[in-house]
Amino acid sequence: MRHDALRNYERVLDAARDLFGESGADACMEDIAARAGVGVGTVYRRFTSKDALIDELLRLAVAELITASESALARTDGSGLELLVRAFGRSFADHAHYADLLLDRQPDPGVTRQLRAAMAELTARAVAAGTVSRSVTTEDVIALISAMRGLVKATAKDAPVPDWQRFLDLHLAGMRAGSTSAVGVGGR
Amino acid sequence: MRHDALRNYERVLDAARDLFGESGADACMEDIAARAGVGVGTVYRRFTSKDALIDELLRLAVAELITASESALARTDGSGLELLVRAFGRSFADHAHYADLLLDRQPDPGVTRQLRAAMAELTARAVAAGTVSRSVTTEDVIALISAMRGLVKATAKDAPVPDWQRFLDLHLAGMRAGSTSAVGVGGR
DNA sequence: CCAGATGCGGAACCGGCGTTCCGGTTTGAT
DNA sequence: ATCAAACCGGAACGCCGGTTCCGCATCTGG
Repeated sequence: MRHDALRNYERVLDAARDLFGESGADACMEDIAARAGVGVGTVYRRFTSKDALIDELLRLAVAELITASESALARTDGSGLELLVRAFGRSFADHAHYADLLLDRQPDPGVTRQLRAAMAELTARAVAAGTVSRSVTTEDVIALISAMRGLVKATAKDAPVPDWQRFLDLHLAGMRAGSTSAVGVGGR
Repeated sequence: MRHDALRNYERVLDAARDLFGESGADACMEDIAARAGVGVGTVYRRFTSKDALIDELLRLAVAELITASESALARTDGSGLELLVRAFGRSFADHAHYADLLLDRQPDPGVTRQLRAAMAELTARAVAAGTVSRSVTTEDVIALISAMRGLVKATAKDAPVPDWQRFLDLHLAGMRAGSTSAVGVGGR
């Protein structure tokens, strides 16, 4: 791949992030190309289709999460879970403007399985370490992550402040308290 | 309005909910008309445009929430807040499949103000009644509602079970515990 | 500096969708 | 039963956006 080609490749990716963020999935290829300062033909040489372009954005975003899950697993005490959950929050915030687009497609099933397994392991460790209540399940953690997504999306428009952190603190308090207070115990 | 016209009006609304749920904003008017068992012309006689059709769906969904907020305000003890929050959860679940479509536009600002005011009042009452910790703000409640939206959306696809209720219980536990445990106190 | 390869731009094509329009049909009051 | 008003269906129009194609420009190894 030639040097200028690589340069354009990255410009297209950036432009796509911008425009998908502004207009959602309705952003059109011509506009993306224009924003990147190239012609549409150039975009199509790197990405088979509009779908492929979006898939690439998803792949890149998910790769960061994989990395985060690995460094969370490196911790042997119970703190890895919170680390990973915060990494999700940060990722959502980073890609807030166009995250819907990505979440509406499902990533590589292998990757999904890997992240899910990491969360299960980290949850088990957190429970064992007493960082969260015994009644907390992997599903609860997944629910929390999904919920943070909704929050970040809703506040991304008008609030530049990461409200999700306060929200997360509050929810974690609930997870800790769960052991003593009367939280519904039946999983699912 | 003739009787058959009213019948068709409602059929179109139902069909729109179905198709927007299946295909999102990409659902096309022709398909909606077909699902409703009418011609496109009929759809356009009732709704100026596709946008107007979506706006009507939004108006109807929000109307239910207004009603819920009123009956929540009717309670004089601190229980109204939880009631309203649960009403939001139920509404999201009811309209889960096409809720994105609605949330991406802003409803009548007057309505937004009314709901916000109701939440502020209910939060104040809940704090006064000790139902939630002193540190809980109206913003926290709004954040919770936004978060539930994300959760319902994520689970609507594969889980018919209302996971959001368990999630809500957990978060409410955190809100109650907030007074004693060290939850960040600075608002926003 | 040259040649071949690689990359580029944007006009043109095509399918799809929102919207309009009008001739025929249904309704319901008299 | 009759008629005017209201309503209906779906073909046709115009626009928009994804994708393709090909002649030209730009890079790089020798």
